[in-house]
Amino acid sequence: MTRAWSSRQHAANALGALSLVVADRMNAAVEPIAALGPSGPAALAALHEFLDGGSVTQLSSVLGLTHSGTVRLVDRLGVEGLVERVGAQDGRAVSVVLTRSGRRMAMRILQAREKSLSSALSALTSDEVDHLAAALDTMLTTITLARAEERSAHGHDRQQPWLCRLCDFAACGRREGNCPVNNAATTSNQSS
Amino acid sequence: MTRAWSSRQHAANALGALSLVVADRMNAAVEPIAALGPSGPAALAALHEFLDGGSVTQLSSVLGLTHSGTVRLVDRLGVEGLVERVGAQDGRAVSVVLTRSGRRMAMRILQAREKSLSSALSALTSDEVDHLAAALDTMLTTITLARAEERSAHGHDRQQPWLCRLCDFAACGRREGNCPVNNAATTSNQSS
DNA sequence: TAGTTTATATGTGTGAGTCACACACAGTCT
DNA sequence: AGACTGTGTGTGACTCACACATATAAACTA
Repeated sequence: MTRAWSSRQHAANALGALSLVVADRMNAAVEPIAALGPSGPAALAALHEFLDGGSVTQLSSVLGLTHSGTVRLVDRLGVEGLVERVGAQDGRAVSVVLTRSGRRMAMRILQAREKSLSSALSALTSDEVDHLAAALDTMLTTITLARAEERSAHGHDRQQPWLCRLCDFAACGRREGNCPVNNAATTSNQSS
Repeated sequence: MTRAWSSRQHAANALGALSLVVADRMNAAVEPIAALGPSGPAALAALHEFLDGGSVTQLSSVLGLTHSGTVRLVDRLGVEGLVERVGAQDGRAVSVVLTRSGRRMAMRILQAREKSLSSALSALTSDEVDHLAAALDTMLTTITLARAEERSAHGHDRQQPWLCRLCDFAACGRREGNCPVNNAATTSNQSS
């Protein structure tokens, strides 16, 4: 009993350590590709994956930034020639659209992310990877549900950044219904 | 073959997503405890766990900050009454020491971290947790070795923040030799 | 005693945010 | 049609946690 508890504790601690390093390394791999701020890569990835032509507001809620912060970010991206603002059907809205080089950079970002991630898995056998993937999916489901609960409980005062920022939708298998986050979110409530 | 590849890719993507959320949630759980900056909690945890009475320089290398940045951080912590500067034997050095309330806050931080982490594991069975822990340890070993290599290759120009910041040494089992990071670091080279 | 190294501290600047506000357009209600 | 409210974007002023360059002080070296 006490044995099981301490083993869970060790797992929790290792999970914390690993998450921190992996996230650090991901950001470190991804940030210097462009000299944008911390949320720059996430913005490009989001636009590339599913938000191309989206509004500034949509982008802000994906990134967990203020609206004005997102405006500044889009300004920076625009100066670098990575995105363009084009008028939307809605007269007040603005469509943020990736340029050619913006899209190329987004792909480079996803590629760098994938490289940094798969290097962490390199020492695992196929079986171990499969077990790990199952556990990761379970945890992602747990967390997605917990977030949905927090959001409805705590009111919307606390703005949560998007869970899947930087995700590669092809790899996650969203189309095929293999994305645990998407599944948990849709069965429980709405989009994450 | 292509099957195995795509499964590895899915695992990598899920690992990225999970790491990001877990790290986010950890920081979110830990930051509001004190109104310190991003590196405040890590500083307190490090001091509490193994660096009490350490110098500003040591702290700076643990946190991956500049020296001056660390000086300002210690200033902030001092104003809040969480740490004190006392003179060391070495006349130019300064010993950064936790106060009573600083130590209490460090413990609250570790506690909040543990809570946020173990909630992610809640849906896993004991067996799954054990398998997961093994995989996590393997990955931590891989990454630790990779970091050591990068460091010796790339020169010391790139300052790496400490891998185990926010770790709970009791939970990780460093004393008993169960900490993969410590083991990998010591067998390969030096401290992480 | 002078010169170098190591450690801390300070002045100045910057980049990415926030907050408060202003403006533009859209849909609705008399 | 005109007024009212909600939604979306942009701007000015400010904050805050850093980095960079430099100053100062103590310790080692010769």
